[in-house]
Amino acid sequence: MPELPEVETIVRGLRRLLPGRRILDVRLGKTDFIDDPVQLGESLPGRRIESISRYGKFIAFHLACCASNASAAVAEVAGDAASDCASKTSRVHLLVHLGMTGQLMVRGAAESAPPHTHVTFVLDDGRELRYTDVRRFGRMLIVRDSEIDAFRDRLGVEPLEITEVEFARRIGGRHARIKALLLDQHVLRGMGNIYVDESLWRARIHPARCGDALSREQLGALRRAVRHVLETAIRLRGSSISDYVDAEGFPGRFQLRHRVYQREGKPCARCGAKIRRIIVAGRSSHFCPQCQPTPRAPKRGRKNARAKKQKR
DNA sequence: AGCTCTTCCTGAAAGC
DNA sequence: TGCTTTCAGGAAGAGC
Repeated sequence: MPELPEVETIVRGLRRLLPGRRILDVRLGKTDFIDDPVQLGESLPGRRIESISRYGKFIAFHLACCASNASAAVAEVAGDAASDCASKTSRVHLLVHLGMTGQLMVRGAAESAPPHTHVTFVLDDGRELRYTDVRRFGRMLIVRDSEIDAFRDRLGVEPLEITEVEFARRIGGRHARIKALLLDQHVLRGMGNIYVDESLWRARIHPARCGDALSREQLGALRRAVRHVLETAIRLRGSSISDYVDAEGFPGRFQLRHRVYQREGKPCARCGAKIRRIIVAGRSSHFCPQCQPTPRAPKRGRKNARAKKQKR
């Protein structure tokens, strides 16, 4: 399941392979994960890939306009704003979210495409950029140049860039479980189940703790843990659990460093206690019952257990 | 505001 | 052996 480190690894791979290439054609298979398949098919051919970036778990392909100056001028005089994308007189951005099982790979056109290949971008150098997604939990959409900043800003803050003050405000100021907050892409963008569990273990915080119940020290430790876990995972090119491979088809190695994720019943690397798995915020959550103590007020008896939580 | 449940989808694994 | 059921999970939406 691609999260921030996997997506970052894929983006770095794609950056070596794609900028400067022109998209000649788009071939579509199943399209129920594409916001507007017709627009996707019509507005991309002819465009050149300028650059590639990452917004949380989204991969953003920045595509140049492809009209000549003359025809661009004609289109502008015609005031054809509605078909702005299709007329190709301005940049657009192709955004790809890999969901659970999405893969983007650059392959020679002669190589046969794997099953569940739903979008093929034919490139001008005899290769193809292929999107494969078994479960189709991914998403693909075109965003106009005038709307890309707003799209990005609707997402949360990059966890590798967030300041201590901003982290305390976004996490410490919320009365929701820390697990839910870290998974919420409008709070921080890019964290998923693996890296949330690993970060909480490292910071010794139970996943069911509330954001506003954390001390300043704990918030600081959590921010550092998130950074450390993500940076280490990027260095090891992500975690390969089931079918993740990067843009060149290679698996990552961070799964070898997992301390809690999918290690239920195995000993904690710090204290030896057995790792447990519970459901928090609807997600399976792995933690060490000894290093990450259960929050004080259990869900059951919330009658008069609230008065205490003001202190910190 | 935040929680839980449901939906989408498929293949792997468990259960019978 | 072979069929059926369960489960996993990112994100959005409904309902409480």
